Amino acid sequence: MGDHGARSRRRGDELIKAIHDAVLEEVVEVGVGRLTMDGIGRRAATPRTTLYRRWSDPIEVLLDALYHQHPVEEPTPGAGDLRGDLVKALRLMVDWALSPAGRAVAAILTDPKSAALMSEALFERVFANRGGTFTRTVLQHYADQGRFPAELLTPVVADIGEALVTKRLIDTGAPPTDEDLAAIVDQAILPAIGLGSRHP
Amino acid sequence: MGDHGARSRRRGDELIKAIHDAVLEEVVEVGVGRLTMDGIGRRAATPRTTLYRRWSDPIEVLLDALYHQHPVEEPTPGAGDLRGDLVKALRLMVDWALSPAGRAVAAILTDPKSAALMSEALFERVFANRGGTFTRTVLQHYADQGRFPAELLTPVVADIGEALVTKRLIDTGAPPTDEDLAAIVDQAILPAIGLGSRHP
DNA sequence: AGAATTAGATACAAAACTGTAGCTAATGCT
DNA sequence: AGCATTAGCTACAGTTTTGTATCTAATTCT
Repeated sequence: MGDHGARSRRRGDELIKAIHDAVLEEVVEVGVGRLTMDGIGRRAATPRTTLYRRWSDPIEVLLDALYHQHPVEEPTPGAGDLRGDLVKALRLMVDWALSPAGRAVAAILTDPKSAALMSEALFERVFANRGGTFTRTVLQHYADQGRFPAELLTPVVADIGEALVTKRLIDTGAPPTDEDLAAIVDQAILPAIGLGSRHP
Repeated sequence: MGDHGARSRRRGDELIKAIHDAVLEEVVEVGVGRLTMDGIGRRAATPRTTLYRRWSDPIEVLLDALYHQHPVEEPTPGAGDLRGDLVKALRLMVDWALSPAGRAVAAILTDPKSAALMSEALFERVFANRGGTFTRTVLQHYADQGRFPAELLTPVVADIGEALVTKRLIDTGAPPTDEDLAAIVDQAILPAIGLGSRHP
């Protein structure tokens, strides 16, 4: 027989996974506004017609891909090392932000069309779990243990670490080193919860 | 005569200003990736051909518009009211971020194509002066006056306010109230420079 | 083995955008 | 008043993207 295809034909979840991966790569490369069914299809090595069977436009594909991303690893506070745990939490956040999914989320947030289409459900999934939970988890743990006054753990304080990491990523583009993250912890987070720069 | 035009014909700076305004409105509405010469021209009520006489593609128009924006108002530290001056500085920042120019900058930063074309000069102009200077100016002023130890005014500390405002704008989309800004000052900035939540 | 799904390959007409060209006429300058 | 500049208008061919339709054939299910 012809054997012109060589690779076996993908179906169902396998194919969908390939398309999801493709759209995330594509958006990082060309931006949300220049996403096309054609471009996604080309990258996933599938014809456009296959895409139209499931989604009605490129942004739907993108939002669907994000919705089905694996959840990010949660920070797990360790053996009493508040400072170290905070640095680790921020490191997790950096890893996510630099992943295709993280970059795609950044692109979506500043794109009028996709931002408008972003469902409540996706926003929850992407945000409540990623945007601001990394250090909050750790801080809550140690506040519960009485390491610092729980009333100091306000929404503002819970956001300090993520906010500074985000700003640094925007400003420099380069991934922060562990020293950078430690500086954020020592100079901004710990003072806000009443622990001086010397870590106990 | 025909009088079919009614409005007098625009030339030079007047026309360019109209085009700059148009591209900023357009990018807020459709996003960077969907900018077109056609769309900009339509909004500025000028034919595409006029645009091509000066710029080679929509992103050039956008970058040029940003380059010619009026600089943002600088915070001017007042009569010893550190806390109040910080709130005012953040208010200035919010105003800028919500302006067409501010939104356009956000859009550009997450767009691969335009980010690549952003010149050193424009980056300086847009960033060094806007991205992170609002609270730094105020803090520097009071550090010089000895109101707090100057060595606490690190790059991280100078970014806290802007970072938290940015995150809030991203998360909620809504403009922060003065109370929100005060919370940022009291709970994050002041502790970082060694001044407890009670303002002196 | 046979039936039902569903991916892959074309093809195609409609729309949008591009870049260029050529003409007309309003504006500013001397 | 006359000249140079430049905005506004129209046209057009080429490209990209869009949706849809149609057919073939690989895979899965019973």
